[in-house]
Amino acid sequence: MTVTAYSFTVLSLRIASNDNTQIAIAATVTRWYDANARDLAWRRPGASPWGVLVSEVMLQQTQVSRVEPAWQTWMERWPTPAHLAADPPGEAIRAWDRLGYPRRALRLHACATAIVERHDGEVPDDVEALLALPGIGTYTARAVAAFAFRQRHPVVDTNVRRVVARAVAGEADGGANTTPADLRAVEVLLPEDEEAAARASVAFMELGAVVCTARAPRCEECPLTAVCAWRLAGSPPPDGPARRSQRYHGTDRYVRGLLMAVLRASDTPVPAERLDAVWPDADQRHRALAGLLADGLVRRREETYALPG
DNA sequence: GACACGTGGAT
DNA sequence: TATCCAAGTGT
Repeated sequence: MTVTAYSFTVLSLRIASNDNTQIAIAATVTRWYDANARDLAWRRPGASPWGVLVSEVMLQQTQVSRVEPAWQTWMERWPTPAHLAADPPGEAIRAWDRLGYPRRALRLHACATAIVERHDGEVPDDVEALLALPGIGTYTARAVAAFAFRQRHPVVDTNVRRVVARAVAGEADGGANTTPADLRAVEVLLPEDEEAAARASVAFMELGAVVCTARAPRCEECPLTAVCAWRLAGSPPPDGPARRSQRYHGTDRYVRGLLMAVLRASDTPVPAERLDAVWPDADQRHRALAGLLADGLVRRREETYALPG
C-alpha cells in the first residue's frame, strides 16, 4: 500500500487534534458562545428543522439583519414544507422579495416539493438525503444536520474557514470555497459528543460572524486571542492574489434584478413593452430575460411575462 | 475550477 | 461615493 502525502496530512491532523491547544479551541469558543450568542429566531428551541433549513438557505450570501424579518414572514405563511409545496413557485419568488439570488426561492420551493414527495413531508435528518435536495449543498446539508438534528458534522462556511485559517493555520483568510481538506481540518477540532459538536459548530460560525470578521477583526474581544496562530505571527496580511472585485451596477445581474422587480410587483402577466422600459440596452435586456426564462424564474405566454404559476 | 448569480449593510 | 463582502450552490 502506498502512503500518500494526503494520509500524512490526515495523520498529522489527528495528532494535532490530540494536542491540548487544539482540543481547547472548541471548548473555549463554545464557552464564549454561551455568553455572547445572538438571540436569533431560528436558533430558539422551538424552531423546526424546516425553519432551520429555510434560515440556512436565506442566509446564503445574505446578512442576518436582512434575513430576520423575511424568515418570520415566510414561516408564518409556510410553516411546513407541505404548505410551501402547495403554493405555486412564483409565490415563493414573490415572497422572497429583495433578499437576492431569487433562484434560491425557486430551489427552496423545489426542495419543499421533494421533501413532500420523497420524505413524507419531513425534513430528512441525514447528510446524504439533505445533499440530494435542490439548493442544499455541502454547507447547508451539514448545517441542517448539526443545528436541527444535533449531529456531529464539520459545518464549514466562510466564517469557519476564516476562523480556522487564522487561529489554527496562522493565515489571514480562508479559501473562497470549502474543500475536503477544510472539512477534515474542522472535523478534527470537534468534540466527540454530538451535542457538544453541534454547539461548537454554531460557536465557530458566530465567532467568525461577529468577532473574527473579514475586514476589521475585534481581536481584543476574541476568546482565542492568546492562542491564535495568525495573531501570534503578527497578523500578517493575506499573501495570495487579491480576489477580483465584483461590479454590480450595469451588469446582467443588475438587469435581471430590474426585470424581476417588475414581475414581482405585478399580479398579472406583464406585456413585453413594460419590461423594455426598465433598461435601454436591448441586447443586454434580452440576454437577461433569456437567462431568467432558462432558469425557470420567468414564464412567457405569448407577448407577456410572469413569475412561474 | 472558474464563473454566474441579487441586494444592501458597513466603512 | 466606492468598495468590500455577506451562514453558497450549480454548472
